[in-house]
Amino acid sequence: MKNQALILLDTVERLGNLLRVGLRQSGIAQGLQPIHLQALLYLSEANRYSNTPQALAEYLGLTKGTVSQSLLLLARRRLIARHADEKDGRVVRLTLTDKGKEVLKELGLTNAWRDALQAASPARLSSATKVLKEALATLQARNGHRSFGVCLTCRHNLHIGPRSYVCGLTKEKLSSREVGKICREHSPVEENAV
Amino acid sequence: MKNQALILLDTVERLGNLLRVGLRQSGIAQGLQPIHLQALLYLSEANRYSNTPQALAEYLGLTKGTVSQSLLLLARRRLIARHADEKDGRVVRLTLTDKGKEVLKELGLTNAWRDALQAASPARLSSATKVLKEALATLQARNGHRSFGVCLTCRHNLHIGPRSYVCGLTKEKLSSREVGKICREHSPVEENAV
DNA sequence: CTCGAAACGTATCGAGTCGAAACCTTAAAG
DNA sequence: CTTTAAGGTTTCGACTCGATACGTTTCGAG
Repeated sequence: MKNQALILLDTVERLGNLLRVGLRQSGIAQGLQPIHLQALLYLSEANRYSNTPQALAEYLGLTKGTVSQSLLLLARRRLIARHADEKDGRVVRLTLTDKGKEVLKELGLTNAWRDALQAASPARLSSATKVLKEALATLQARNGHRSFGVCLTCRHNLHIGPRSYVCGLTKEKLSSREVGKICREHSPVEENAV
Repeated sequence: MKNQALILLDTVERLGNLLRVGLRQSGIAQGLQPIHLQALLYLSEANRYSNTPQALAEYLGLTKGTVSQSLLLLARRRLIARHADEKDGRVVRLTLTDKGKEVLKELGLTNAWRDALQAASPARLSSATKVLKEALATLQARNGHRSFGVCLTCRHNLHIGPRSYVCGLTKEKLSSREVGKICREHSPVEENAV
């Protein structure tokens, strides 16, 4: 009999594969590969500290050279824009163009998933999410990967008042919209209690 | 605030991506791509109805032409063997060579996952698995994909005695070892009751 | 029995991914 | 001011991947 953890692994691998195939299928109309859609999705969620080629490479687990190639294509298609950073001449800031946002919206990548889970109760979804997040955090830590969570779950984030936040790392104020975005410097809060 | 289902989707996508990156990392020493390891893993689990290029293509969600290329490489490296089917001259049977089995064993692909989940209780793992399997089945059905489950969970499988099984589709006897393998013709049993 | 359609597999082509390595520019450190 | 490091780009070769065309074998209809 197979270990319970391995059955879950099989299921997650299968789902991951299916999602990737779905991504490929979705991108065909636009002539985009899965990695391109993943990059667009990331940039639509990345905060101002994390919208760079290097951060994207870390997020995707690829080398910077590889990512540079894919970004070249996205820029050629006018789906993203590149701007030099004002303070640091080495870094490039990546933003979605209106066309890029439009493409993401039209694809509606989450519809099928939402439908597939509409029968499940929120409590069970929440429980499953918790298990997987633990596994994810452990695997990321073990392999030296960053967690790329949102500021709201980051221990650097300081909630100094109603709708008023400050990042303890950069000492900068963050809007209530921005604390829901993904950050490269994210470090999860310790959760010793269950 | 984000939908609970979407948070789970994010987590699964992230995990799927991480597993893929891990697969890539694992294969580097052997000069193998993720898809090669996936093919080897599939063949190590496929039953006698499912060890063909066509079945593998359906399992991976790729075209047969693409899979044919990857199989060429695996055969060149002597990780798989191809044999013509005795009854049907069109089909090719794929089997892992001893070297292929050895490579899989040495990689130990499941160790990290097992460690990451050792703290979780079997009950919670089981609950999470159930949610994800429902989502997987729904997505597969919706996209016209096969489920590729094991005979033990297939409605064609007949348990006619202690350690004695027959596939209702092919009318052939199956060993108790074989009913734990993956089948292309798998069709899940109906589960109306929870 | 023969002809045609369907199924399984292979070969070829072009666009793109991907890591490795070399390289450039800017920033930081001494 | 020199060295070192960091962010990005470029180039190279092996490989993926879909599309398409092709060859073989099987099966069914007349």
